[in-house]
Amino acid sequence: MSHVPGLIQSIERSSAVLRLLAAGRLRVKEIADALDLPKSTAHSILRTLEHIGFVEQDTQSARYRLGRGLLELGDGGLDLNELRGRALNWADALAARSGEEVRIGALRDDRVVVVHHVFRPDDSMQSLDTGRLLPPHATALGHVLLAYNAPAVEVAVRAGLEAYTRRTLTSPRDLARALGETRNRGWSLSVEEWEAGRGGIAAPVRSFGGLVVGAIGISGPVERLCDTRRQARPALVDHVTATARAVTRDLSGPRA
Amino acid sequence: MSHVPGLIQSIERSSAVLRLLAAGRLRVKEIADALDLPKSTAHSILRTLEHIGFVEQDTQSARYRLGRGLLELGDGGLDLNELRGRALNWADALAARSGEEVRIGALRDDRVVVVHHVFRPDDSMQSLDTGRLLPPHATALGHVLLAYNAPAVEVAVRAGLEAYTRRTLTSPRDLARALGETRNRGWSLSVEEWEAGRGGIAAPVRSFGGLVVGAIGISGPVERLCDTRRQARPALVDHVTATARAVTRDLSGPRA
DNA sequence: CGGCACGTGCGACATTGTCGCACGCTGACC
DNA sequence: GGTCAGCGTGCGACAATGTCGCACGTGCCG
Repeated sequence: MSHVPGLIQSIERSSAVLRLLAAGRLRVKEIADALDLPKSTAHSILRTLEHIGFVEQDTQSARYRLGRGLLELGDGGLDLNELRGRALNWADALAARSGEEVRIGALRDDRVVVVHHVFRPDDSMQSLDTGRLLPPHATALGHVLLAYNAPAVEVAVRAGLEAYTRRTLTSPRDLARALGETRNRGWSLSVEEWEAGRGGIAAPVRSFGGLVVGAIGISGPVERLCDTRRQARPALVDHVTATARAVTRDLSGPRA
Repeated sequence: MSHVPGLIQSIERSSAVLRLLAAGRLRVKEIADALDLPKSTAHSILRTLEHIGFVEQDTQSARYRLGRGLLELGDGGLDLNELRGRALNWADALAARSGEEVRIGALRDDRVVVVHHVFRPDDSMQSLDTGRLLPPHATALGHVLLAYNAPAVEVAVRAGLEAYTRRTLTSPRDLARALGETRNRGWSLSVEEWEAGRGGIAAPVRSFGGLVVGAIGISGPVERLCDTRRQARPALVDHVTATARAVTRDLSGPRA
């Protein structure tokens, strides 16, 4: 079939599927016939579109229809409950392995909202942070979330980069450089930007297609997170990034 | 990156792009960074999404935003003016080569609307059909449009398959079989289903991803369209299908 | 006026999507 | 109630396809 080179065939086809489904509920065969595709190919496209929530399948008639994900494009996107649900188990394991407290965060408006919090194993003198709002520019979680979300950076900068300690990044340029490093490494390190003597290590949690929807990280005294040269301890970084990948896999896996 | 096998990567990625753009206008670089993709890949996805109308590019800032095509999923889709515009030149050439009158049609509600009409070269005693509504189940144009649009078939059947001649297909089963043949061949032949002594040959005009958006065909006396065994003359079929492919290519090409 | 960073395009490679085939299953017709 | 046709689904091999590195031209900022 005539196909314009330089354009991605499967995306064109999926848009055709969506336009077809806009007209009404259809069976796999009908879609395949309408687009002159083998059943397998049409089914593969439908499976993918279903996975990302753009189409849904009627459990009774086996017909496909447009999904809620299309409408949510105007809204927020993934809801936070799902993120928390998927991350629960992994967060406990991370706390056990790293020996530090664990937080899971997501971006809401211009703040980092803590959707889950696990205490440090051997220390019960901590306050539950779940639901609390943190400043994106001064925390490891925030750095990760900002690094993969350009509009949020603008908002944060316009809101003013408030200084909490001497090391808080208050200049837009410093912040941009830190976010660039974060992207390059795939994880963030924040040292005494929020509270003196404390720091954090965090990594991104991704959804379909690599979209960053949250962050997971540990926090604790600088001397436990870093070596004498203020570099993050590799073992801890590995634990954090491995956990983030695990949650990502979980999130991209079986649909709720 | 962790990627679930059996699902189509590029579609997942494009949905991530759309979700990102839902948050605000973004530059290519920002999207690439957010999804950890090379600029080229992000640009390729964006180019495709722009082509199908799901995203648009701000001519000034070069930023990308969500396009109107997403909203039009609820509407009709391609508007008929564009179809007519693209088909104009080709229709004249088809009339010249085939020596018959040419019609271009599209489906509106449960009827075939004639969006363009070219008279037969050597015969001026004809009425202009542009804008007229034809029955889908009794015309070559209609057969093509129904063959690739299952919901429309249901509607047509429910509306009742009115008989215009002795050969009109009035049984849902006969109609379904005729549509199946049409799909297999890629073109339709209608003989005396609408007017005695006359018939038509038509082929589908497709848009992005193979979606059928219209049909183009010729009509005339049966003895000129068919041989003695009432089979369509191959030369005429070639002219019609070649023209349909040309319009398809034109439609998938430069965006208005 | 120089330098940087961005959007864009091309080409080669290797990954990826496509397609043919087969399995169970449901529903219809006899 | 039995049989058969048609559907949705899944797997595997192949080749077409999407991806990625690189380079060009351009506009903005310094």
